[in-house]
Amino acid sequence: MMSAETLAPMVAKLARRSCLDEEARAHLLALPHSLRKIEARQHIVRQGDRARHSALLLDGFAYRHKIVGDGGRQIVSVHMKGDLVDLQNSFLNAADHNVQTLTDALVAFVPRDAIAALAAQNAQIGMALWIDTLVDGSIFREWIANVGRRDARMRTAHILCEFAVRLEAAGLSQGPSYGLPMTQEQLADVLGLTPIHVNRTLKGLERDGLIARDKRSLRITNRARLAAVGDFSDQYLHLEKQSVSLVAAAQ
Amino acid sequence: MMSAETLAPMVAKLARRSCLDEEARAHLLALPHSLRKIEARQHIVRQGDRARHSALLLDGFAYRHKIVGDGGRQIVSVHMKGDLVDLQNSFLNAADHNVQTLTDALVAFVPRDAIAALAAQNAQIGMALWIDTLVDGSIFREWIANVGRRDARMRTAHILCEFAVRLEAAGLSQGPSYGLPMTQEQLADVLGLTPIHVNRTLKGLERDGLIARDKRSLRITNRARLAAVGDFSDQYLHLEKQSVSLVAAAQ
DNA sequence: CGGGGGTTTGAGTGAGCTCAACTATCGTGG
DNA sequence: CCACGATAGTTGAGCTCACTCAAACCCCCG
Repeated sequence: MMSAETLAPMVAKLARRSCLDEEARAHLLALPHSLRKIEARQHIVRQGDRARHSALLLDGFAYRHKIVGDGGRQIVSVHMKGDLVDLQNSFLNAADHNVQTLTDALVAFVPRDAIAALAAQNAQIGMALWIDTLVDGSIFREWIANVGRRDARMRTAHILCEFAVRLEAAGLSQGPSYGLPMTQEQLADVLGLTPIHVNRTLKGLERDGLIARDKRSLRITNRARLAAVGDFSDQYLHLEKQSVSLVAAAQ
Repeated sequence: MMSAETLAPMVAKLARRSCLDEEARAHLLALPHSLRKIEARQHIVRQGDRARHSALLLDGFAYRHKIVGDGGRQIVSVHMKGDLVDLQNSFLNAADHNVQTLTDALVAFVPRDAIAALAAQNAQIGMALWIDTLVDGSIFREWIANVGRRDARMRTAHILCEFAVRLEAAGLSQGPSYGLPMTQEQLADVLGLTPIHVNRTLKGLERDGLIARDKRSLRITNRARLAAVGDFSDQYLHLEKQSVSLVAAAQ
């Protein structure tokens, strides 16, 4: 249940952006947790929950979404291996949105207080978690701009580029093709469009040779042009290592 | 330049959501900083900047925005007294968006490393800053849903409610009326609409007796109905005190 | 009293929506 | 192995919400 390496994907993700020495890594790997295999389409957190645990996604895909007054659903983020999917829901009093699996998934539930204690005690870990939250915010901002100010074609191209880059960064892409584990309806809820319009938009991108589709898997055939169409730059993903000095912190 | 109480609005804001004892408050107030008065419509941070300082808004209003490929602008957040307007831009390598004043403003620039050091050294402060970032994220998510899945009328009503609640929380509202220091064009860039449509939408809300307008000041005449129209609940603002236990942290 | 930023109004257009039907794919049980 | 149902994707036709373009209008300020 708690083998030494279970949480490795999460550590790997944090270590991509922040400096974590051996001690910090060991502490993270030693976090108490319970593992659960969760089937596709199941809820991990429901809006209003007062969770005492944070969910870490160790394998599979998940997404977070909100339901608005007239029944519409908006997906606000999509998560993959290694992601901390609901720090916010456990550190803020009540969950302000839902978290649900997209595919079968392996999830570790870590007591919130254990994370808080570790962050307080080890500056590298505190900073790494904070930076992870900041990057989350950066992606949210890009999505606001995407949904607010780009038309359907740009918007779709943009999100496809984002997924491609993030899958690569997470070491999940096998070549240029990736199986996006999402239905067109779910993609529509990411993009703030209707599934019908997403369908037509994807066909448009395919007709123009930017992507190829086969059943439910999708391949980007012209990355540069897709990025141009989608006004995509990976800057907002902050993939490189961040250079916050913690030397001063040791004062 | 660095009187003991200059940074008080920021401390007040953090203390609204997190527990800060006297020591923590004193540390925060003692942060080194330089003050600048900045006129309306001036940039505080430009996309791409590599800032070594974080901006704290001590007085006035500011907003963050992104420019998309075809020239459109999307405002991703609006800030008021006490807000930490660009932690992200200074802790992540390069600014992924712009920060600009809406009105004349008083801004304190605090060296990033001083904040990092303080967060590392004092667990309450580290947690308070992290929670502030998490709440930021929560608001971003709501905006994604707002822009993605609500029509113009709901969307506008929703944002007007958010502003009213946040102004109150910041102690800035004098009665039920508030002067929104924003042009309809800026509001349009918040909402992902055109200024013309914002104008018509506001008139619609006014006609229905939900708001009243006089010149550039705006008054909510029926808060309950406006909230209903805008599908607004203040849950996502997480205004109450968060209850993360740091006792364990002292272990 | 003239100019400029912001607001208001009108008329026509179009991107993306709704409704509805049809097709393809896949898993399951007979 | 086929029939069936369920889920997802595709296509067409018509509509509407929000956009564009264009022209006042208003108010503040110099």
